[in-house]
Amino acid sequence: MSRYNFRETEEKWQRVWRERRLFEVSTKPTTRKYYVLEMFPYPSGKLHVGHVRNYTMGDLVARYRRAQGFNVLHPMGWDAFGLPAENAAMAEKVHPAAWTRENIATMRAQLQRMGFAYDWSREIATCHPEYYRHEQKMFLDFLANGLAYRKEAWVNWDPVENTVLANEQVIDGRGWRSGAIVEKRLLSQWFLRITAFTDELLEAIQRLDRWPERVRLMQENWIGRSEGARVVFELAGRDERVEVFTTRQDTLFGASFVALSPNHPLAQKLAATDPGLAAFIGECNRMGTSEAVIETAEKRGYATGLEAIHPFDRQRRVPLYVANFVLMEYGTGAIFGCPAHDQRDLEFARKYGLPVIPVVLPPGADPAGFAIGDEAYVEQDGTLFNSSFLDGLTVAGAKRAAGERLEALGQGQRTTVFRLRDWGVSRQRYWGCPIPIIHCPVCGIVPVPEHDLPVTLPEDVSFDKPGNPLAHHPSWKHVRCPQCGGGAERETDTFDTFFESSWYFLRFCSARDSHAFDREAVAYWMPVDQYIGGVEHAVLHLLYSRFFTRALSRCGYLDLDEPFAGLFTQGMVCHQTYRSAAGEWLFPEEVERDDSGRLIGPDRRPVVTGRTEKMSKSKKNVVGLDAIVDTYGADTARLYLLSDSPPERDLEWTETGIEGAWRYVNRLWRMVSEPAVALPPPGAVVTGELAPEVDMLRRVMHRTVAAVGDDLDKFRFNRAVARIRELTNAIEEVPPAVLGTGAGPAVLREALETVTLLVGPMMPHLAEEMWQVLGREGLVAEQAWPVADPELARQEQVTIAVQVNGKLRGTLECPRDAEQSMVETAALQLPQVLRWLEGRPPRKVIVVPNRIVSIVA
RNA sequence: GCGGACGUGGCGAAAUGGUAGACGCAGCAGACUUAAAAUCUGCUCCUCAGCCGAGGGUGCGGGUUCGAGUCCCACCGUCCGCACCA
Repeated sequence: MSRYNFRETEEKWQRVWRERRLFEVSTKPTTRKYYVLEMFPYPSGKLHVGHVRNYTMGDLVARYRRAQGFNVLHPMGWDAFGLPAENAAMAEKVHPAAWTRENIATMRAQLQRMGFAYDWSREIATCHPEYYRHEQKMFLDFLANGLAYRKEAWVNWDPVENTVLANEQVIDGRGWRSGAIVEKRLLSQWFLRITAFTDELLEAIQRLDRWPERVRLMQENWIGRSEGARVVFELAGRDERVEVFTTRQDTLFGASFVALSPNHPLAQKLAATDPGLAAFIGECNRMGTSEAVIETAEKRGYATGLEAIHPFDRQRRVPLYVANFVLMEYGTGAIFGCPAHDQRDLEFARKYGLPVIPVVLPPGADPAGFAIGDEAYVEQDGTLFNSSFLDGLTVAGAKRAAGERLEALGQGQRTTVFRLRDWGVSRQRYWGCPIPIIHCPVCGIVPVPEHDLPVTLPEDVSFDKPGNPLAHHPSWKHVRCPQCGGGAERETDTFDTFFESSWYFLRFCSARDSHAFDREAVAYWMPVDQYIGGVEHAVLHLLYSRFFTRALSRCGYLDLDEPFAGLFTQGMVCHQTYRSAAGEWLFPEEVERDDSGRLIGPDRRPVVTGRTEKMSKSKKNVVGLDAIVDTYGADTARLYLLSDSPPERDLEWTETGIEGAWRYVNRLWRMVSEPAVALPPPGAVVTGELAPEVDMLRRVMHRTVAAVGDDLDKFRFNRAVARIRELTNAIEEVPPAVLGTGAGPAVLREALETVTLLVGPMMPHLAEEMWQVLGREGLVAEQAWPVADPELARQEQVTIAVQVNGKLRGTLECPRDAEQSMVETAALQLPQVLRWLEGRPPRKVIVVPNRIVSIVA
């Protein structure tokens, strides 16, 4: 019995595909296009099996759509800028560029060994100046169109590393690498005006009907629209006024304080003459930003001694505080506190002895007896009281009336605010795209002239000192001002790496163009028909890309708003974790079973098994891709990644699972290389009467074709695999004695060729080899997708279930679409049915054609 | 706290409101083999029963329906996202 030689086979067909440049595509305006894209990887080192699940899915889609006749664009590239390269530079003394280059070479080879149908002629790496020069130009165009600007912003500052940290780099209030407590600092940073598109970005989510519902929800929540009002509080005895934002203008008569964020300009101003306040603000800014800190932090305030005048009643005064729980980044950075109807305000009021005035009476409550205890009444259900002209109104009515009154008095206006903030793109990092700006002491901020682009990174940098290597490079930043010719300095910040990934999908449309992209190519290929990636990018990358596409359109690059028509978010690949007796993480291959079946580590001592978690280097629960491809081949790995779990759910990688996939690969191989009966030559036509078993096989085959197509369309890959396995089971269940007679061999050939075509997108190398062994010309990769004949897919004989009082009592074999009355009569004569009816006539009989007969006794 | 998803055999799972457990993993028994591997065959939701069969079963409790894993209500649990958002 021959075993499938995947090593030779996979190399052979990869060579054939490459030599024929099969997957290199060009724009063909007359052909239907299909753009499949998997989120491009960061070249972090070596791939493990968990990394390739989404590429396997993308490749399946690409090959399936090709077979359906689409002109398919399926490119691959590298999101090549980022921190790990700098960390490696520090730890291993390698240059980030060299480290990145080597990783790309390794990972490219790994992807090629998997046999993915990429158009490698379009490969890009974002760290290449030929890529990032275009985004420097884009940035300058954004600047000219008011979509990029510089402002002071509060950032997470790591005082040891001298750099800004992204929110996700702050863990428990400390820098993720230095361990230093992160501070809030005011810094000048570049921002992209994503908020110019807030309404559009929010509204267009509704039309992204091929996106997962939860991603759309996450984006909606992130943009976070809330309707309310800005309300002006004048300060007694001073010229200043405080503007607050509220969604509860209806509760203004319950106001008992006004609070400013510690970073509010007025708070800063007051602190200049109030050392106590200055100290309080300093404390607030040193407080961490992590969830844990926030959750445990107690609400604290500092009474400024000033008083705010109530906008509806100039006689009423409320104290002005600076409070640690008021965010500068949201609304106006100031709030009014209504303790009766907001839990935070209530805690604050109790702590500082402020009055709690209920103004919304819950339905059915007694106005005389209603009081607030430990819990604020936050439901927006009830009627207003204690509220002058708002008394008796509903919450909604009071919001409207209060808003109108504020506007009439000039004390505020109704407005909508969003949680979404502009995108800060400055990073104090070396391994990123330089921001093409020159700071001139005379002319100020001067864009680098277009003919001087790209601004490239200097190669001779040192990572010995903390902070940004670009900033302490001896010469790089010193330049002449393009405007006045005087001495000036380059901007030493680089872009956030989300900048590169916000337009790479456009670059793929014409990857070698001297412009960022060719308009016609983009018009042809975009939008991406099917985008595939992890849900961890549900907000940031996907939102930035949606914004970028709009911003580029506004700057005249494009005529497009949504880049991704279809999105699929795949689940993670998980694996059991192991620790040695000493508590160290162990790689799965370090764990083995001893004679008594216990799991033991390299030290021969028992291993502690932990929970099954996402594969990650830190926990060592990774299975290397090379090892799997060496042992089982790419097709086996691909099959396993597609077959065991629904694609959107997590997949648990197990040794037995991959073994099972390997068995099936060999089974398929044996079916075609040693067929049960001798096959007729290719092209044999099925004619004449078929034996019932053979006829059945043919019908199963057509049904399988229909079902697999449907499953692939709907991303139910695990089901598609199960269907194909059912078909192979059906083939093997026909006794050879029957299969060898009449048209049997021709039907077998038909079935084997069909299986070959169906597994083509999943196991492309095996499919090519099967095709060849079956004596067929050409490549599976060039064959059309099989089409089911509805006549032949139809079931002629159906099994109908018979229920009595809702319980299954028997089944009935009937011809398809049999007369209902006949089915009913037959059902009522079943012995089991007669027994349950006990001679009485049925009260009711329901016949669902071809499905079920339900009898009510 | 807010928002969302999910809960089915020993395990991964499948099931347009219509025979729950397809397909696979694991296990058991058998065949082939000197033996092992590979391969093949059969069995495997639970309880009672020699067999025929009967009863129960999709996290828990109700409801709608001839019929509910699927729809509705309430609860329990797990996971994910956001979160001092005014």
